[in-house]
Amino acid sequence: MKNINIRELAQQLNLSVSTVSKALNDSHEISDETKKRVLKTAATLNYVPNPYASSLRGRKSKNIGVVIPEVADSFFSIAINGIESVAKEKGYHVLICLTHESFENEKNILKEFQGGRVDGVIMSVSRETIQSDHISDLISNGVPLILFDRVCEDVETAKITTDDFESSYKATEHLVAQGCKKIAFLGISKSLSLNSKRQEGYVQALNDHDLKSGNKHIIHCTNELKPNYRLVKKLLQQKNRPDGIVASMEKLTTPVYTACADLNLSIPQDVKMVCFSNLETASILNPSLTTITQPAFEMGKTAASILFRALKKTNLSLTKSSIVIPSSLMIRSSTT
Amino acid sequence: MKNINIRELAQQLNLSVSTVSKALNDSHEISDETKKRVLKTAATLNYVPNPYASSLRGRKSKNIGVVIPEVADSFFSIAINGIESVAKEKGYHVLICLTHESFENEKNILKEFQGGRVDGVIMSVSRETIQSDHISDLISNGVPLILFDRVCEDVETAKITTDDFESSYKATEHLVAQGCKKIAFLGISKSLSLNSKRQEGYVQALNDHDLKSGNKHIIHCTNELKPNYRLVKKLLQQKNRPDGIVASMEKLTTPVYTACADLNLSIPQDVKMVCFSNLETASILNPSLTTITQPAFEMGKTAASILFRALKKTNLSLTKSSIVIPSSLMIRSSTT
DNA sequence: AGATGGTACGAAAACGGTTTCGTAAATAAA
DNA sequence: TTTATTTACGAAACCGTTTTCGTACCATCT
Repeated sequence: MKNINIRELAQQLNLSVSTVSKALNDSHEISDETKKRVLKTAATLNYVPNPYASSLRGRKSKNIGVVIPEVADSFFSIAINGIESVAKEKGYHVLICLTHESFENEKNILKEFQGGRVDGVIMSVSRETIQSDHISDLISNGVPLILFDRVCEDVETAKITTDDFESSYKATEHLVAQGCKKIAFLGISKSLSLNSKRQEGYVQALNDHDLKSGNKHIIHCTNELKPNYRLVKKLLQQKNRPDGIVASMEKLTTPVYTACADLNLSIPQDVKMVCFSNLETASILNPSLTTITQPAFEMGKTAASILFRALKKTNLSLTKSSIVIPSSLMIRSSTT
Repeated sequence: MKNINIRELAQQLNLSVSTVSKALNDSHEISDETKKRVLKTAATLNYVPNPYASSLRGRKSKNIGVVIPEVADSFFSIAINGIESVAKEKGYHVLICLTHESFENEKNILKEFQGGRVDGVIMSVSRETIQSDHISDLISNGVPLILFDRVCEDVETAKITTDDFESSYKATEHLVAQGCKKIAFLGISKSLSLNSKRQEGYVQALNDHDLKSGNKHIIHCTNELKPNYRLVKKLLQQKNRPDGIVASMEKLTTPVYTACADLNLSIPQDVKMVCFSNLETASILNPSLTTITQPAFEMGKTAASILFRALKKTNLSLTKSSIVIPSSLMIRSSTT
C-alpha cells in the first residue's frame, strides 16, 4: 500500500489535478457532486496530501515552534499542553525544540527557523541567554515570536509572564510571617529577567520588614542536581545559616530536601522553604512543600492564542499584547 | 532582513543555482575555491535553505515522529531526551505528537504520517489502543515505526521494553517479604500488553508465595486524578483492605498517598506501596517512595538508534531488533 | 440575436530546493 | 597528434501541491 499522490488520484477520477485539489480544499469553483466523488475516492485510496508540497507552495508550514530549555520539567510540560490545545484546534502542529539551557543551541534553533520551518514561535529563553539579537533577527525576518515565562525585556514582542515580583514578595513575606529572620534566595541565573524580578521581590519584602539581605544569602544555582546539592549544603553549613529559603526553580526541591536531611536539619522547624514549582507531588512531599504555583497551562494557552492572532493579521502590535497571569501561593507544611 | 533563497544567492555569486546547491552540499563536483566563496556569501547573506523544498525534492523529511500519550510524565519526558540526543546527532528533528491517551487521536496522527511528514516513528500506544491496524498500515506504507514501553505485541517491528513481568514480580515479592498478605494491583488499562505483563508478574509472585489474589484486588485506573482517588479510597475502605499496593503508573502516587492520609492510614505501617515511577521526587516524598525505576533515557536512546539503523538500510529486520532493558527496584520507606 | 454573467473545469506556472545530464576546458594517455 | 578522461560548472527536469488564468457551456438580460 504505497502512498498515492494527487496526480494518481486525479487519474483515477478522470479529472484534472487542479480540480481535485480544489475539491479537496472545498473550493466554490467545484460542484458539490464532484466534491463528493473526489472525497470518496480519496478516502478509499487512502490519499494523504504531502505536507511539504503544500508548505512549499503556500509558503506557510502550519507548524509553530516551541523553544524551551527542558521538557522534563512540570512547568514546561504543562505549558506545552496549553500550547498544543490551541494549536490542535487551529489545525497546526507543534515542533518542540529543546535548548537544554544552552545559548548556542538556542541560537541554532532560531537560525534554522529563518528557513521557514515554522510560521511562528513561542519561546522561553535558556538560562545562559544574555542577549537577544538572535530573537530580534528572527522577528524582523517576519516570523512572529512570543516569549513566555523566561522573557527578554528588550525584545519588542508579546510577553506572557506571571507576576514574578509580587509572588516572590508574597512568598518572602509569608516566610517572615512564619518567623524567619534570615531568608536565602536561590536563583536560576543572574541574566534572566525573570530571576531578577523574583530576586527584587524577595529583597523588597526583606526591606519592607526591616530584614537585611546580605549578599551571602543570594545564590545562583546551576543546572545539575549534584552541584546544586553542594551549593545548598554549603549554604546550610555556614555559621549564619538561613532559616528560610525562597527557591525559584522546581529542580531545587530535591537538593534542598536532601541537604536538610543529610545535615539533620528539620523542615520546617530549622529551615522553612517555599519554591516556585508546578510539581503535582508537592503536596505529598515530606514535608509537603509550600509552592508558588504558576499558571502553566494558562500561560501556554494564552501565548498560543496571541500567536495565532498575530498569524492572522500580521500588522498586529504584539508588544501591546503582553499579559501577566498571577501565580498562587499554596501554603503547605514546609513553611508552617 | 527578508530571507533569501538559493536563486538570489546564486545571482549574488554569479553562479548557477545548481552550482550553489552542490557547493552547499559539499559535492565533489565543485572546486574548493568555489565552495569557500559560496559558504562565505551564504553566511553573510544569512541564507537558510527552505526545509520543505529539500524534503519535497528529496522525499525525506529529516524528521522523526514521536507519538506518546503525555508529555507531563517523567518517563516520557525523559525518554524524549534520550530520543532527542540521538536525533540531534544525526541532524534530525523530533516531532512530538501527543495522543492524550485517546485512540482516535493516535489514529489521526499516524494517518497524517502517511503523507510523508516524518521518515520514521517512535511510539508508545495510548491506554485505549486495543487494535493495531493503524500501526501496521503505516509500516506497510514504508514508514519504519518502533514501539517502546507500551507496545502492541502483534505488530511486527522492533519493540523496546523493560522487564515488566520480572520487575513487577520482584516488587510484589518485596512486598511479601515485608510482610504483606493482601496485595493489590493498580493497573493502567486492561488492553495494554505492558499492563498484562506487570499484572502477570504480580499474580505469579502471589502464587509462588501461596497468596491468593482475589480479583477484587486488581483495579484498572483512569487517566484522571480525582476518579483514581475515588477508586483507591474505595479500595482502602473495604473490610478486607489491602496491606500492600503495586501501582503500575506514576500518576497513581498522589491519589494513593492522599487517600491514605484522608483515611488515616499510615504508609508503610498500614499499607505499603511500590510504584512504577521515574519521579525525581520519589526519594523526598512522605514517606519516600519505593519505585520500579524504568531506564527511560536509555529506552528512548535505544529506540532512536534502532530507528536510524532502519532508516539507513530499509530491508533491516526490525522484528529481531527488539530489546528489553531491565528496570531497577529502588527500595525506600514506603515499603520498609 | 447578441451581450453579459455565472458555473465548472483544465492547463500551466509557481514554490525552492536537488539531481540528472550535458558540455567546455584542461589534463592524461596512446 | 589524437583520443580518452577528469574537472567544474550550467540548463532543465523534478518533487507534489496550490493558484492563476483561460475557456467552454449554459442561462439570463436587453
